Amino acid sequence: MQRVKMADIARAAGVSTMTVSRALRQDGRIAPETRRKILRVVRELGYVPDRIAAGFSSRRSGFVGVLVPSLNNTHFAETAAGLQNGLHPAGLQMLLGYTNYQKTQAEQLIETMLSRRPEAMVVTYDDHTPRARRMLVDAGVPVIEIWETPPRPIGHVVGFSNRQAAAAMTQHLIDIGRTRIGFIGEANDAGTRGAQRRLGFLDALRAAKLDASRMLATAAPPIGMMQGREAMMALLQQWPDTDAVLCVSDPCAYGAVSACQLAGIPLPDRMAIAGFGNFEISLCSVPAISTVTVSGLAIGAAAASLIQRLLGGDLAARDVPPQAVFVDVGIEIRGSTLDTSALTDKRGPTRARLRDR
Amino acid sequence: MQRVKMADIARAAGVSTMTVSRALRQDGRIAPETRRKILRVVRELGYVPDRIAAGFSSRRSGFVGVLVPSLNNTHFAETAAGLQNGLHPAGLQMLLGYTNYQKTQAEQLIETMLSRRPEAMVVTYDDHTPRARRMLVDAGVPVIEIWETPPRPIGHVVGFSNRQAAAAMTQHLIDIGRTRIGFIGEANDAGTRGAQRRLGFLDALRAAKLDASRMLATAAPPIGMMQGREAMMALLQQWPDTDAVLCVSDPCAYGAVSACQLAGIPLPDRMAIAGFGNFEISLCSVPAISTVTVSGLAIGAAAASLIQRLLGGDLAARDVPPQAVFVDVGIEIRGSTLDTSALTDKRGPTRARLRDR
DNA sequence: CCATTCTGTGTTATCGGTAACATAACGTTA
DNA sequence: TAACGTTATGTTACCGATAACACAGAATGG
Repeated sequence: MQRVKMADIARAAGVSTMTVSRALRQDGRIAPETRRKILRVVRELGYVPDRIAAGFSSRRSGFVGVLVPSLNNTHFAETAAGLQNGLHPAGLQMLLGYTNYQKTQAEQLIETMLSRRPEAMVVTYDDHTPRARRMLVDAGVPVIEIWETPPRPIGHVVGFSNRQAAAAMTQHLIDIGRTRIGFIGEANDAGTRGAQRRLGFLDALRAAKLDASRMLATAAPPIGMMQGREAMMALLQQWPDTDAVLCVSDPCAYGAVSACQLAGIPLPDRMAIAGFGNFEISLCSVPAISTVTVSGLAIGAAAASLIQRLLGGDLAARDVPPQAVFVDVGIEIRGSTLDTSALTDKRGPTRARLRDR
Repeated sequence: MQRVKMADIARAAGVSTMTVSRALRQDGRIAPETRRKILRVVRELGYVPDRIAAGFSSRRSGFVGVLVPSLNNTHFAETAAGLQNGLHPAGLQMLLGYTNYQKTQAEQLIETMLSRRPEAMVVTYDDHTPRARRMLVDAGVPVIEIWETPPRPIGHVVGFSNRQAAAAMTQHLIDIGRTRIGFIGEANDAGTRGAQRRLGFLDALRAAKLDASRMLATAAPPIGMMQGREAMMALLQQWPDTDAVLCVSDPCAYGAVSACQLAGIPLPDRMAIAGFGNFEISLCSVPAISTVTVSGLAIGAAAASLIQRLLGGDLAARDVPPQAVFVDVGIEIRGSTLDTSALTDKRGPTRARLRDR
């Protein structure tokens, strides 16, 4: 049983394949009646055009390669969703791969993806291997790095400064009167977003001339809730007088909250805890956890719209200078970091906007 | 600047393109020395084979289409991870799409994917539209439904019975002496996994001749923590004497736990809460939440290995009778449903295995 | 009323690989 | 040593669509 192909449609409709091709792409000029006839035959025979052959012929694969560290993470899942939403209507399909936070796997995936001749590549910022970087550059297609603003971008950028955002959140902890502030982060975080957040934390502490020694690295990324809990316990043991902690992510922060709950340490009175990423858990935790809000959906959508702009203009597009799109980041203050120093009123959650750059 | 193609390699190495093709695929017999020479040229010129052209020619796209309802869900993220892990080494690439729990979107995505001529399709069980179903059948490639055992399978199946698993968990609630048991589920759940879990809940209650009226439907899937919290509050208002609740998923269950926390209802003494899925939060919650454990990774891996088997045997494979692979499901008992009726010892978490079918 | 543009459609070549078959050089066996 | 199999490589013909060009007939304009 052979699959229906365009030639079959052409024969059945009494036209040439070229006419069928045009009818299906609302491309050139086609007599409305001819198109109707062709579309009817297409429906009757259940014809699905072969995009592989089409791409091969037109030298436009219709693919966009997307690389994320993990799928099991709201941030990247939302980013992928935003990308799919933006790309699908434009006839582009996402080729999604996850690296599991491993550079060698990223390198392999980049090669696999490039062998599909994508029209653009979207990669989550990370220190790529030299070979990976070279492949991306040599691919001759737009490359978009997301989720950070790299010091040495490969091409375009859609992101924000994790460092600045973490510094702003740390400043908030300082503002509510905390002075013995710790940080729970990831081990081996060189070149990652987590490292940028750690640096932002240190920036703020140093600017305030506070002690910056309460740093705890748990495991290699990604770290989860249980790592956050264990780290918090270790931190409490080593520095029992700690009065605030910034965590590299919300799940980690929730783990820290649960550690306090188990240890009978009241939040936010004796301990303030802040996270990063506005995951669902930070809102539903009791108390709710203050967090840095970034929209993965927005990043994905911005990347998708940038891609459309880059691929849209038939020519010249190749030499658009690298764009940098900055997405909004916010500091969401919740119950876990309420100001109890004044001991006046328990204000509800307030919201501060941090404009990036 | 033209991209390097196989003919360039052939010319540079002084052989024919066919020889290059063979050398790159460790296909037929090639003199070791010739291969070495070719591979060297490939490296020097940074050649990346065009899989689109290759697939076009060999009529093997190397794609496997995968459809999940959502990426932002541990279950499906892990499934995708398991699939990628299993497929990548076999030279297959996953084309991932998410439907956002919408049948029309699923239908569109199926068409998009089929236009890439995948060698197999993996779809998360859901009542598909008739057209979607027909397209899948007509595609002439293996179709694998995952995450349930459908009443009327399209082709192969890798899953388990959500209904039986939910019934087993409900039985556990009965076993610890609860009699006024509620269920928090999703609205408009026709044909979904959530509905199967609801039915399993009812099965167990009816078998035990218990009242089965405490049913609450919140919103359309997917429902999250906050919906769980609100539903729990509503349930407490409507049936204040409820002593146990089964939730359609862990995030929802955590929301219910948080509601109790806010309302000052002690767990598990006055209220037992159980979830589904073994999400991270169920382990880290205080108290930890009893849950049904299913490994998305295992389902993805099983599907990948089934695909390899189906595509491996050069011929005959087309007519393998539909396979049904059942994955293990477990009931993990944790602090949220400890048996307090005996009031003897506080046992640590125990683990019961539920063999499916 | 003829030259010119515009419409709608067809023809041909091709995209970059691979399947299938062909072939040359060599070793092996009767 | 002739016949034959083996091994390494080359030749040819596609896979299913589209780009680029060709072209007939209708519409338009001076």
